[in-house]
Amino acid sequence: MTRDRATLPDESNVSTGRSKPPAAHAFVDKLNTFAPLEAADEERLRHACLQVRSYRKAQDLIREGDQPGPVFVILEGWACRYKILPNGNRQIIAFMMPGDFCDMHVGVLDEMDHNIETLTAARIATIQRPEMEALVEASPALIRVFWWTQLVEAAMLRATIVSLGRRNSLERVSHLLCELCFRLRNVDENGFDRYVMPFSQIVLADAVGLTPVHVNRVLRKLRQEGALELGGSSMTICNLSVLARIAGFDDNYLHRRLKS
Amino acid sequence: MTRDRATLPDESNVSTGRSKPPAAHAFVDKLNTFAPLEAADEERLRHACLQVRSYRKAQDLIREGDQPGPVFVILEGWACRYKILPNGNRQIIAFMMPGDFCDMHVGVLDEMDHNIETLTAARIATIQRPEMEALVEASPALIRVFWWTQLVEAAMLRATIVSLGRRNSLERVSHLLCELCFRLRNVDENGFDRYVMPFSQIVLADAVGLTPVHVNRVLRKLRQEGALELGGSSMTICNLSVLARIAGFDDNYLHRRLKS
DNA sequence: CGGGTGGTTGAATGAAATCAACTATGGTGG
DNA sequence: CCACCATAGTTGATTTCATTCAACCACCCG
Repeated sequence: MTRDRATLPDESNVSTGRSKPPAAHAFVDKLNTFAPLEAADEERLRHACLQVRSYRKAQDLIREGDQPGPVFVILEGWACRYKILPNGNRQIIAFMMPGDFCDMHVGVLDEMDHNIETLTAARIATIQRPEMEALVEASPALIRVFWWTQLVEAAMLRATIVSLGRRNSLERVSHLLCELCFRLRNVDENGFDRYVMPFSQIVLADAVGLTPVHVNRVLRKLRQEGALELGGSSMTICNLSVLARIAGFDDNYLHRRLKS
Repeated sequence: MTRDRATLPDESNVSTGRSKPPAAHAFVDKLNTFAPLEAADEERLRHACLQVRSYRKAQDLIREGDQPGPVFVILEGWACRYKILPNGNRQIIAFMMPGDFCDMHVGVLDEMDHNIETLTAARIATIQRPEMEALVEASPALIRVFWWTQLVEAAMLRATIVSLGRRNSLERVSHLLCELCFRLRNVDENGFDRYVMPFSQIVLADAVGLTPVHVNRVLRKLRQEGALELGGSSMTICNLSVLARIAGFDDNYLHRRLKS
């Protein structure tokens, strides 16, 4: 539960979900799934994401107290938002995967109130503030799309609150894994039967507010139910419907359709 | 923990925090605290909030599955967002008090993923979508202000996640009460020494993810510490610093200053 | 080969839930 | 006006779930 800040060598270069061609512009896929973008807007977006940086596993993107920086767009790999409590405990607040925009409008704030770090090796595009403003000025469709992104993010936070507040450990873990699987569908078109989660049980524990020991026991039970497989240092969901049943999962909050 | 949907007669017409003059436009106070608005914008805002409705206690404003409606601006009274789980448990996701805007941009979504209901009798202004768009078109300052509102709302959700995930019952209750007190400061200028919380222990329990019984015990302890007083059907925070110490409260996430 | 990290398991402990009374209060209807 | 009922708060006893503590394993990497 306590954690060290050292940036570890990236021993595992786990790729997301299932490997797909170059996957370089997952975010366009994602945005297209709910509101088709015109070619021009799509091009604008791609163009804005040309400045790419590679990160190792467990590297900070931004830390609490920092001035808000550019908008990040995850191209490959996973990251997470988290906070550390005075006693050293940490709580992971949200996961970010390919196709996710983050901190769309934090520019107006004085400083960050949480940290973001990579969970795997990652390639992440940065869009500077002025460029961002140019984007939204150029296209009302993009404004809508960005709003949608923000709103879904807020909805996921609310769902997390419900989980942490009122679900037991088994439901909690199941619900989180379900959400991650559903989100992978937005950007990963092949094979909806198996989803690999590129993080440790410790990370999972920090996300669901349990101890790693207990998460381990929960996972054992889920494995016995046939919901997932635990291979070495990663877990693979192989039966999403079992998971969904246990969690009582309803994907409405992911808002995969816009108002028609 | 299970709840009934009946709209009770509003026996208690508790007013917020401390009574203040007509309090009719708390939201302007609030927005002004962090980013002074020009007179013209202030007037635009006031004008947009002329359509006001009164609600009784425990009335729904909007329910899960509904089409997103207008933007709500709370003028008097409190409300909350919540979700009900299949087993009947409910989790309160956020509290809303005078000065709060809600659901700024939900217009783009297909349907609501949670409910909102009043916790006390309330007066609430509605701003229709077109009017909202006119507002942001008229003034860039208002856009900024609305973004700020959204960002702070998200930050509060994140803080809630941290609380539910990694704080024990005593810290959790204390942290929530702290947040509510600090938020009251934005809109309630007189007397920062006592804050009355206009909701039952049951409501508090649904917000912090505990049972009413246990919340009761926690409150007893807080009372013994001199942090609050339990009078009849409401509690009054009378020593915020004790509460803040117990919770390890840091108000940075409320972002009461904008980037200068 | 040794050390570090992550995973696994068992046993003891602890925090919060559950169950069950009982009180206080306010509202309602006779 | 009082009897009754519903809701909220309070307290104690018991149970359940998750934590803590303590090993131990497996693996990768230097």
